[in-house]
Amino acid sequence: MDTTRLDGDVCTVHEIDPEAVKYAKEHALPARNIERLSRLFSALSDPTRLRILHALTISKELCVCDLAIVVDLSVSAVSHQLRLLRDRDLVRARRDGRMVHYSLADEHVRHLMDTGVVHANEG
Amino acid sequence: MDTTRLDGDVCTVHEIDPEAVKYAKEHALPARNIERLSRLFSALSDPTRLRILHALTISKELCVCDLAIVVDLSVSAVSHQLRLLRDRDLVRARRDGRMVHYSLADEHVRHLMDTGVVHANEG
DNA sequence: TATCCATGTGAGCATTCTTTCAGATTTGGA
DNA sequence: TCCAAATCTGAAAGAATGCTCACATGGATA
Repeated sequence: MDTTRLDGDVCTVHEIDPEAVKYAKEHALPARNIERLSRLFSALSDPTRLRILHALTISKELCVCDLAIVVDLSVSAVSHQLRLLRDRDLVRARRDGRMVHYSLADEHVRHLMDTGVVHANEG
Repeated sequence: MDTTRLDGDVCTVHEIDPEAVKYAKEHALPARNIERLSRLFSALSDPTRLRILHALTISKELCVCDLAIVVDLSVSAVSHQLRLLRDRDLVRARRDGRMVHYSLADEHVRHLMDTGVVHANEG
């Protein structure tokens, strides 16, 4: 694994603070963790999905149709987003007849949103 | 503000659970909060930015050039991302001569990342 | 079986994002 | 002043994203 880039847009000679660079490189998160983190935060980065998740934090369970009404979007749009949230393990689906009820997968999601809210409302 | 959509892709008749829908709508987060949350998580949703932020959690301060080496991308790419992180108040810049040292804006960022890591590594 | 209804899915379009490239800006020093 | 170094910036290409539309699927009921 090479550490220096070949093209000309990088520090011309070498690092400014080799110690810090070395330390940061050695303690960097593994690619897989970065990937997981990225996918998690990506799932939380869309207004529609945030509204869906928030609705599920206050109403324990909601079907696709009701969620569509709450967020005021087409059922199809909501279904697409729910699939993404399901794939990322943020929500869980419970089938009941021809309806599917969605709920938060676990308390981590709620905690993440709460933490985010705290940060976002301090600027 | 009307609550029912006019096109044909929504629940044909009316809500399945009107109580839950009403409750979720009344307690929905204001648009401004959703917007802020979305922008915050968006900032955390990109692998490059996550690696930059993580580097800053372990090395208190790093200049653009060193950050570029750590994440193995062009200085320009890193500079673009740093601008975004600065605009979103996730990092802070300190000028020192012709160099600019970046650091985390506050402890919230670290906490958010930690929370994310915990969640992401439990699947 | 036939039909309806809630949900799931694929294609397509418009928009946004991330990076590269080329060049501008700012600072320090000869 | 003049140049080099570190950073910033705008434009543009390629990828990714979110929605709509049309249709498929699966379960309930007649």
